Formats: sequence, structure tokens, C-alpha cells
Amino acid sequence: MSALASRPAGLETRRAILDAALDLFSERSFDGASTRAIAELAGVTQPLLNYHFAGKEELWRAAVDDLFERFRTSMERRLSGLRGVDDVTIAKLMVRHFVEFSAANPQLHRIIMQESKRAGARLDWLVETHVRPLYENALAMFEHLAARGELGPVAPAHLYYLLTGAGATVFVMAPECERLTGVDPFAPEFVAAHADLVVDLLIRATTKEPV
Amino acid sequence: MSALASRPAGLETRRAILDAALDLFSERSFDGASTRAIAELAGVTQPLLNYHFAGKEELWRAAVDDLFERFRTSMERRLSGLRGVDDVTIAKLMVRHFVEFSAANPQLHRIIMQESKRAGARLDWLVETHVRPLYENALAMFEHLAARGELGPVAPAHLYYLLTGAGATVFVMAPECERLTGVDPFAPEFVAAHADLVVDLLIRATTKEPV
DNA sequence: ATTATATCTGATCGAACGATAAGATCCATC
DNA sequence: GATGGATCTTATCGTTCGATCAGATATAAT
Repeated sequence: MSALASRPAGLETRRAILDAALDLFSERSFDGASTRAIAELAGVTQPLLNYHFAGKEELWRAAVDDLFERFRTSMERRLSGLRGVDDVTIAKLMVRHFVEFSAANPQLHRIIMQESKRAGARLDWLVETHVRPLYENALAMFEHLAARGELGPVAPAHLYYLLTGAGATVFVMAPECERLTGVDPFAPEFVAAHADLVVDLLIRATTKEPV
Repeated sequence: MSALASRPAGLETRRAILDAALDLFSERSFDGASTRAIAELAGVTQPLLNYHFAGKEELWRAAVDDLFERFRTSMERRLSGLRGVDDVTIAKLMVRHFVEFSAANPQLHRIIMQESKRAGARLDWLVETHVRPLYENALAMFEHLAARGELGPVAPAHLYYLLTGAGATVFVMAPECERLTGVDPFAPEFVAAHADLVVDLLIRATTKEPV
């Protein structure tokens, strides 16, 4: 009756649909991505989306769930086995991993930015389900840095959007960057240099009292 | 025959349509903003949009033209009569004005970010018509700062997206910021503090060689 | 007052949208 | 190898989309 995906073929199809949905939702926004376009990119027919997912909205949530799950697990893997390392080094690693993940998966902030522009049910769900846990982690990181004297008296809301904006925007806007500057922001050297800058931004740019 | 807006009533209607179009295009993306919703917000009927503008695409371009024109004139007004002032102070004023304009007009970067995610005719037009001139100004500013020894050896593509991302993201994502942090980013004190941080980011965060 | 043109509305077109119904096909199990 | 549920397709529904057209209304010019 319902789509339990209990057979291998169903799981593969489901994954193909999720990948296609993530790409098109993040690139064209929720309204701009038609279910027919998603189905075509996934190599299936359009009504099959309604077999595997209850509707467009639930397909969107499933694709976003999948993306955030990958971000969470990759961050945990990156920080595992670092029990003895000091907070400043861990903070640098977290910021660097965030930038690198944003480069490898620009869909993350494309979707966040898309939905965050407008109040509504999708934003409510996104914030409470996925964004707030990340924000809490960031707050904890800021407090650790402040306790070590590495952070100036800057409110966390400023820091959070300064960091995420500085770290992710160039990858969100990669097509413009390429056309405007001739630089491919996904090139490994660019990603590494950008991560360095954002880490420096966190550690150094706020240590002195702003004007 | 064509919409020349030679009568006062036509000009007022045209302005109402442009304002409504800018709000909905920036908030809901090009596809998500229906011409009927724009017409309703402007207080007119839907076919009237096709009387004043050749089609949805041209309405979008007209609204974007209008917005960038306001940004350009406000920046020129801000920097006029500063002939004797040194380059560093001028650069700070430029960055501060950019942040303040982004707070007062979040539609600017909402539209840029929306279109910059995907290659296409709208992005091509946007970059060549409006974004590249702004980027050239930023490049000139970077060079002036570098000549004064106030800038580290950072490629302009990094600096440009670091600055615009750090300065505009919190206002683009204002609904999320409010819900996530409880802070209203449009409050004058928040805008001023954010502008201070971004100015500091430009002047200080890059003066030392990154790791 | 009449005319001409600018401005605006109601009706409606074909296309694309998300969703559903009915049935074909596949495959593990007995 | 027959059965039954899981998977997938074809056909099509009602709605909304951007656009067009014919005509109503308003206003400036004569």
C-alpha cells in the first residue's frame, strides 16, 4: 500500500528521485522545480514521485532531511577522535569543514537561503527540524572561544550570519562567480583558500572591539 | 499603442506595479511570483501588467533596473563631496553604505542570489547589466586599499564574495534570523553593529597572511 | 461638446502544473 | 509455475499559469 521501499529496485529509484529533487529544488526553488522536471532528471515518470512520496511538499522534506543528515554525519566523522584537542583548534576544524561541505554541497545553503527569505510552513519546519540544532552547536562553539579569550564581545546572531554568509555565499552563487570573475569557486585551491579566510575571520576579525 | 506612460495615472500605476513586482520576485523567486499575485499586491488587475510591460520577463527586468538605479544613486550621493578624503576612509564608507542599503533593501541581494544559483539568460543579463559595474568598483576599491598597504594578498574574488556574503546574508535571511535567534536584523542598532563588523572584516581580517 | 488617445477591465485562450485512477510489469515466495 | 504485493507507466483530472483580445472608462486636446 504505502511506499516502504522493501525491494532493492525501489530503494535505488528513491535515491535517484531524492538526488534529482535536491538539485532542482536548490537550483530553481520549490515553485520553480516542477515534478515533471525532477522525474525526467531522475529517469522516471512523473507519477512515480507520488508513489514514493506523498506529494511535492513531502518530497522536498525528504530531500532536505537527506542533505542535512549527510552534513551532520560528515561533521561528526570529522570531529570524532578529537577528545584531547583544544577548543580553538576544534572550532577552526568545524568552520573549515562547514566551508568545505558548502563547496561540495552548495544545495545546502541554496535551499536554506531560498526558504529563509519568506515566513511560512516550510521555513518553520526547516528551522525547528534542522537549522536550530546547527545554530545551537555554533553557539556552544562561540562560548568555548569566548571562554578562551579568542572572541570579542560580538552578539552570536552577528557571528552566525557573518560566518555562514562569508563561508557559503560564493558557492551558492557559483554560476555568477564563474561568469563575473572567471574563477571556478569549486576548484580545490579556491575552496582551501576561502576556508582559510573564513577561519581567520572568526578567530581574528572579532578579537578587537569594533569601532 | 505602447505603454509610454504619458499620463500621471499611468506613472503611478507603473510605480505600484514595479514595487509589488520587486517585493514578490525577491521573496518568492521569478517562478514563484505569479503575475496575478503581483497585480493584487499592486491593486490592479492582472492583464494590466501586460499593458505596462511586454511580459513577465520584462517586468522583472524593469523592477531590477529600478532597484539597482536606486542603489547606484544612493551610493553616489553618499560619496559625493569627498574629493579630499583618503582611500581607506572612502572604502569604509562604501562598505558601510552597502550594508545599510542591504538592510533597507533586502530585495537587492535576494534577487541576485536567486538568479546567481543557475546559469541562464536572466543571470547573463543581470551580470552584464548591473553586477559587473559594481564588481569593477569593488576591484578599484581593493586596489586602492592594497596600494595603501591595508590589504593582504587575497584574490579579489574571495574578497568580493566574503564581503557581500557577510554583509547581506543576515538581511536576505531576515525571517529565519528573527525566528532562529529572536533578533530583528532590521533594528537600527543591529544594522550599525553589523556594518561595523563587515568594515572591520575588510580592513583587518585580511592584513595578515592567512594560514 | 467632440474626438482621440491613454488607461484599465472582464472574458478567455492554450500550456503547464500537481495529483489521481486504473492497470501493466516485475519479482520474491510458496 | 502460480500467487500476491511491490514497483512502475499511461491516461487524464481540475487548477493555475502567462498571455491575448475586445471593449469599457477616463482624460487631454481641439
